[in-house]
Amino acid sequence: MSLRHAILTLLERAPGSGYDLVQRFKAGIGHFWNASHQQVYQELAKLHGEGLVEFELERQEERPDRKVYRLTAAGLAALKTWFAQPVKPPKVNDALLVKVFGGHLVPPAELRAELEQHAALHRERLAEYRVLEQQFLTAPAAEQARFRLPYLTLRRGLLYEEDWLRWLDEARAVIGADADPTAPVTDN
Amino acid sequence: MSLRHAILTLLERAPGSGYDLVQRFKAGIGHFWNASHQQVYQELAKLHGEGLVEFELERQEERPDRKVYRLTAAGLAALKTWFAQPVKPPKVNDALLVKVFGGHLVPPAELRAELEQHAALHRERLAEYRVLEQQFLTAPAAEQARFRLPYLTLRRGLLYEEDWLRWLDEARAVIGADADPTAPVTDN
DNA sequence: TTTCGCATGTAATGAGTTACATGATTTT
DNA sequence: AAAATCATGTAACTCATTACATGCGAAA
Repeated sequence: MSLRHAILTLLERAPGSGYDLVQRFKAGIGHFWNASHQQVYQELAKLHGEGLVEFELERQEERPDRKVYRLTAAGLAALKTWFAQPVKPPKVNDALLVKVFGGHLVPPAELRAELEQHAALHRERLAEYRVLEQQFLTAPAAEQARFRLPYLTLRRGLLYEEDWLRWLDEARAVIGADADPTAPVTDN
Repeated sequence: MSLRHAILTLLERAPGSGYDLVQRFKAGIGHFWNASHQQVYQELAKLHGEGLVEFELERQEERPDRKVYRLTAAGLAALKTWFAQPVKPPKVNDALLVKVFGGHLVPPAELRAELEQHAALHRERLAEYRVLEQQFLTAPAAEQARFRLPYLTLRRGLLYEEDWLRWLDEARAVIGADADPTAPVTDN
């Protein structure tokens, strides 16, 4: 029941089309909320049906028209109601850790390789977040004030990626230390 | 498509009933995989239908009977096949960060209070994990060898909780520094 | 006497993924 | 010539949550 509130929150900050929202989910707040275009378009249709958002059709030549959504008064009220309710920490389901847990079923070299791939991904994301952080830190004070809270969520993303990399170092040390790396390990 | 593999992984380590598995999800590996009893019982039924697990009925007097599941050869094969495929990092959807992002719509005192509640929860979990860690670190070497990989996943849980607490400190500093804490902030 | 633990399930609903669908413009 | 970007959607399916359902024994 929170995708709708994530959408309302984004629209409160600035109106936008479904496509815009998907971009913001991907680039802007992807470290704490993700939604596919299929989800977004369907949720927008529902929200419109419930009168929580409205849109203006922006006609474009040589490109498909855009429906630019914004909050209605009812939408803002619904959002504030949700903001007043406590939320639960998200449920974590991480397949990589399942693999590590049962890692004796995989040749160590394979496991190491997969951990290395994840490390590369986390390093990549960390680099992106650092660019965004620099943009914030070098912005004029007025801008910084406006982005104080979004910046906090970026900090969460930064710490998260750094933390994963720390753990991946530990994991490499443990799994790398595994016996003879050329020997087969499972009787597969 | 991974709940089944999480279940197979747990059963590979040790046979158990649906109830047992739920306990293990709650206590043992809850920091990286979660499943409710409804999910577990249904998935076990499916896995049984596909011949990946089998069970023995354990009759009990004065208590409901237990179906003790274990992997079949086909189940182990399916698990190994899955282990050979790369996995994606989990999608994160964290409502708390949506709230922080749009935090200007909440009175700062309320936001601070909610962050404090989450901090308490993370401190609690961290304390639990530290107890488990001590159990591991003081166990005989043979035990440590057996739990080398599960311990690594516990380390992930520990770092995760510590990392959240670090961020919550940052957040408290930013949101606590907010103007006059007695003044209303939204025109709700 | 009410709640907790043991032990199993079904049904309805909501959330999320994968696949299908269209069509022009710009970049590689 | 193929792939990516812009822009919107529908349909089928799987995954997850909430609610409903039962029943005994032990502890608070």
